[in-house]
Order: sequence, then C-alpha cells, then structure tokens
Amino acid sequence: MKNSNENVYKIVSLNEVAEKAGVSIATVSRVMNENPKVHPETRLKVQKVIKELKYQPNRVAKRLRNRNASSNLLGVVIPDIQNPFYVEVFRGIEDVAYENQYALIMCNFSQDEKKEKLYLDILQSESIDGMIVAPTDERDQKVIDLVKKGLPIVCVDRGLIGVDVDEVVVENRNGAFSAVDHLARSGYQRIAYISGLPQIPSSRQREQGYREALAAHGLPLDQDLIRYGDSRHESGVKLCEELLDLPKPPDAIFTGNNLITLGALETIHKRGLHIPRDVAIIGFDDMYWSISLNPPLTAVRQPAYEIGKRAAEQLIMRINDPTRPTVSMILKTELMLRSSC
Amino acid sequence: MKNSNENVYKIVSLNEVAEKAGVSIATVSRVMNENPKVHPETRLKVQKVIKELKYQPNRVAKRLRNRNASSNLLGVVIPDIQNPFYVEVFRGIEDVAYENQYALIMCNFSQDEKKEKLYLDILQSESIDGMIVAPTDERDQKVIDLVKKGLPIVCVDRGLIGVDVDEVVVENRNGAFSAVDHLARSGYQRIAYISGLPQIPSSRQREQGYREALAAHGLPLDQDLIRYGDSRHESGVKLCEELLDLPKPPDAIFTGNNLITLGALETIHKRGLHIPRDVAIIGFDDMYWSISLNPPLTAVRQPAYEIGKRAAEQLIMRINDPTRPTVSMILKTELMLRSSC
DNA sequence: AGTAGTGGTGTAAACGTTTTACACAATATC
DNA sequence: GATATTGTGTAAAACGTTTACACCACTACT
Repeated sequence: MKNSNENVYKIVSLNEVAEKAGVSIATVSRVMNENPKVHPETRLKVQKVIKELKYQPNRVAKRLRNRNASSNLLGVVIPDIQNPFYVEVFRGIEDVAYENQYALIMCNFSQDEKKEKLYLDILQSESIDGMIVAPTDERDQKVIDLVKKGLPIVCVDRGLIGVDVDEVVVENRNGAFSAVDHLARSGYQRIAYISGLPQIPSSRQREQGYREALAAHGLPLDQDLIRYGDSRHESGVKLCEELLDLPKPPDAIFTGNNLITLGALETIHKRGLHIPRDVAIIGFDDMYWSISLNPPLTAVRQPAYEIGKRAAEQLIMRINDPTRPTVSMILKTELMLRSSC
Repeated sequence: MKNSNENVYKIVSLNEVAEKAGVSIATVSRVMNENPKVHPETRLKVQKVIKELKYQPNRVAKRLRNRNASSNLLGVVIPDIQNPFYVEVFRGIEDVAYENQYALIMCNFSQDEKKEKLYLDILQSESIDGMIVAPTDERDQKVIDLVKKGLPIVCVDRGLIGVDVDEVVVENRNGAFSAVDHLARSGYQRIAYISGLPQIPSSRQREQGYREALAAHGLPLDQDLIRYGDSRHESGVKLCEELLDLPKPPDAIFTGNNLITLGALETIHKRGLHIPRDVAIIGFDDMYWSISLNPPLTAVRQPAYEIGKRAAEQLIMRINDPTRPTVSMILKTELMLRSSC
C-alpha cells in the first residue's frame, strides 16, 4: 500500500506570479487582497500575470497563516443520511448557511461512535468556523471537549449534559404522548412501541411519552410490547415481525422514527395484513410523501426544516459573538392525521 | 459584518508539547508518527504530555508541509441530497471508502451550477485525495479542468465529454425502454413522460428510451405528453397536474426519477384517483419502501448502492495508480414489477 | 587507542500564504 | 536646505508540520 502519490498536480504559488511579474510576493498579495497601496501600473501588470498563470490562492496556506480568519466553512455531522428527517434538517441548515456565505461540508457517521469521533477530528482540524452536530448521546465526550475548547457548536435533535451549548430540539415526550393518546382514544388497547437506539435521548423521551399516555388511559404496560432497535430500517422490519409473532400481538404500533416506520410497513405489507384493520400504525416523523403510502400515514410531524434553519441561525450568531448566552430551543411537534389508525 | 473572530480557540501545537516535555518538536513529531528512533523512556514521557494536553496534530499545517502526502479524504459532490438514489449511491461509496481508511466529505449542490463550482473549489483546496462527482452536464468545464489538472475523479450517474475520465453509469435508455415497453404491452396507449432537467444526460437518455419504446409499439408520439421539469418533487407534482388536466389525459405516466414519482403520486392521490385504474404509473428509480406505497410501485431499479461502491473502488485504484487507463462502467437496470401499472 | 558504526536527539529549512517593519524615493512644508 | 509626509516597494517573520542533517555519547571492532 504505497502512498507516494507522485500525481502531485502542479500548483501555482505567489512566488511564481511574483517572479514572472518582476515584483515581490508581497505586492502580488496586495493585488490579490485589493490593497490600495500599489501603483496602478504595477497592479495591471500583476493582474495580467495572475490571469495568465490561472493563479489561485492556496486555502491551506492561507488558513495556516492566519488561523483567526474565517474559512467560511461550516461542518455538519449527522447520524444517518438515510433518514429523511436529517436530510430535511440539512436542507434547513443549507439554506441559511448559503444565504450567509457559508459553505457546508457534511459528514455522516451512521450511528457509529468511532466514525463520529473521526469526523469530529477531521472537521476540527480543517479549521471550520463552526459546526452543527447531533451527538450520539448526551455525554458525548468528544463533542463536549470541542464545546469547551470554544469551537462554535450547535446541537440538533439531541442535547448535551454537563456543558453549556446551544441546542435545537423537539418536544419528544409531548409528541409521543399525543400519538399514543390518539391511538388510545381511537380504541386501541394493545399498543406497541418500536424504539430506536435506547442511548439516544430522543428514543427515551419518546418512550416516556408512550408510557405516560398508556397510564393516562389506564392501559396496562406490557414489556413485551416495547422493542428496542437501532433506529434503522432493518430493525423496523425485524422488530415488527417479532411483535406480530407474539401470542397476543398488538393491535396498534407506534414507531420510533421514520426508518422504523418504513420497516414496519414493509413487514405488515409482506404479510398481506390490512392497516388499520389488522394492525394500526402511527409514526414519529412525517415525510412529505406520507400521503402516498398505503394507507396514508398518520404521524407526528417534527419541523425538520425549521430545526435546521434555527440551528444554522444560532450557529452563525454564535460565530459572530462567541460570548452570547447559550440558548435551548424546543420546537413543537404536530400530529398529522391520516388513515393508518 | 465583522470577521475579527477573537474566538480563536486555543490550539495545542507541537511546540507546547515539546516545551512541556522538555524535548524538541522533532522528537514529539517522531513520537506522533511512531518513528522507532526514539528512546522508550522519552516516548513514554512525551506520550504522557500529549495525553495531558490533548494534543492533536493540525491537519492544515501537515498538508501544507507535504502536499504529496495523502489526506485520506475523499470528496463527494452530489446534485441533490433529497433524492434517495444519491443517498444510496453515497452509502455504497461510504462503505468502500471506510474500508480503505478514507473519510468522506460530502457537498450537495442542489442542481445549482454556481454552488457546484464553489464546492469543487473548496474541495480542491482542501487537498482531498480524489473525488466522486455527478456533474451538472456533460461539458461541465470546472470538472473537466480538474480532471485535466490530474486530480483523481470518478463521475457517477453522468459522464463527461471531451476528456478521459472514469465513470460509472447506468443503462438509462434500456431501462426507460423496458419501462415504457411494459406499459405498452399492458395495453396503455397514451403514455406520458415527466422528465427531469433536460440538460442532464440521463434525462435525455431516458427520453430516448421512451421514444423508442413508443415507436416499437407503433404508438404515436404526442409532444403534449412529454413534460420537462427540474428533477425535484415539486415539479413532479406540478407536471402531473398539467398532464391530468389535459383534454385527453394520459392513461399511464412514466416518471423520470424518484422525486418526480413521489410528486406525481401526491397529485394523483390528492385528486382521489385510483392507480392503476384511472392512471397507471411506472417510475425510474426504485426505493426500498416502494412496496409500502399505494399501490406498491412498479419501477426501474438502478443498482444505486452498487454504483457508489464501484465508483469508490475505481477512485481508490486511480489514486494508487494515476496512470491506469480510464474505464467506463455501465450497469444494468432491472424492472421491478409491482402493481402500479 | 583510534576508527567506525550505532541509537537517540536537536537544528533548521521548507511548504504558501499574510502581515509587519522598514527602506527608499518623491513631494510638500517650514 | 533641512525636515516631515506620503506613496510604493522589499524583506522577514509567522502559522504547525515533517525531515534531512548534524551532533553526541556510546559500543564494537581493528
């Protein structure tokens, strides 16, 4: 495994331009940075050479030289690009970032803590101006360290404990409560919950809402009806199978996120069961094409785009004023009634 | 708009470690790089300080120093992160990249040529080892320049003309043909095509397949039944409305991609029409949850994950051997028969 | 005992920028 | 005619690395 990489494609430096133009590199630099203190004639001459050589300042050198200059680069670290929720959050971030002259580089860690660390390291040393991250859990040491170091960070979807940080999250407990409450009001008695990764705060908060709603309706809590997965499509498929295979299967299922919902739907359809007659379903996370599902899915909508937008706004404000007090934004969810329960 | 950014969070350098450990920076560097030529005792001492100070090498400085060293970073430039097809491609890339010790940074240009240029510039100056890109069109000058410069690049989904470059694409014409052929065989007579952005090569190739299939079945070509959009969900919604509002509406629709399909479905469902009785639909691009749509969607499946995987493999091979001849991989599509037509 | 090797360490240069201090002229002021 | 003032350019330092080279203290041979 050689790394010699002789393929170093040529890079034009200030030096070359200076030489060819017969001036010093400082002069060329001044021309590049539109410093007025250079003779118009010299400027013209230099500009001509710059064009000829297609000179482009080297960002790496630039950033090394003055580390406190803005790179106009923001990092986004998300747990799962397959989840349409995060994609929507990303779109919100993107729109705001772009409006403010920031470019975005995105890293996807697939719910893998090791990958997350790697990407955080990379982003940090790329000297980005700030980043938006959905930490694996509330005590994510790596993220906490970065926050403490003073790197502008905004957390989305999941907060952090033990450190002051801006965050934009959603009322998970309430959202889950309203979903299960709706199920119970509709007469369902054996309501199951398919959870995402239990270490993710939102999974636990949703479970909390689920439990409270059951209690509020005097429904018994059956541990068999709570299943823990890894927040991905496959676990939705598998755990839904397990539930349906129970001696006393549920009459309704509350799915912990987007991907789980899709997985559960797959299982139900493969078995030829009818929703909601045979089993009802209500999902956490709405998708814009939920109306085209069979049947149109009832779901708890998170304002994903809004989350991204607000997070980006917070981040940019923090970059411009690192001393501002941190804020914790909690957005509301909305129950989208359709026909899956 | 100040950019002073006094928030220069402290960065621990080799120098500080060296000072605290009472050695020279060269020694610290050697410890970091696991150079055997350092006394075990010294090594231990230095490692301790490194831990204490949480020292992390600065990638920017590192890369400036030896430009020909690998950054172990690959760039991925994709047109639309909302499109599940690209997400799946990305997953393929990711798995291969990660296996080979490469990290990925992704940039989404939202079909916007200006954004694409910006991101290409950024990635280039981040001195990535190579990149995978789906160019806006076949004569994308920026990408062509980069290829000519010698930066390892693999194109996916769309090729490039006038330059030798590795590419991984799909049999768009054949795929489209098989879809429309299937429609015609099933007895549909007025088959519409909702196209994505016409400047995208794949859009044109799919249209070609559509036209050939009509011709093969002796069906007349009605220009009113071909609609051009921008490859996004909204255009699917709108163009489908236009088609259904026609005096002589189509009896079947062939949608040019994922997002268009979802948009068209939305329109059809909002109007309370039955698929396939009132209007049939067949989509380009399959999704793993196509089975859960109403009705289960018949679609042309592109091996998206495979495309990403192959592209990443090509890229890594090219990085390791810049002189190898370029290859053009053309993968097959597959018709997934379900019940939407 | 002198030369040659060895292992461990430090020094200094280089990467491509920007910024600072400063040199040098030309002009204006007293 | 000496002294500021201004405009224009140059040289050098700095950012954090890596690495070629020099050095030193040993040991191990002739």
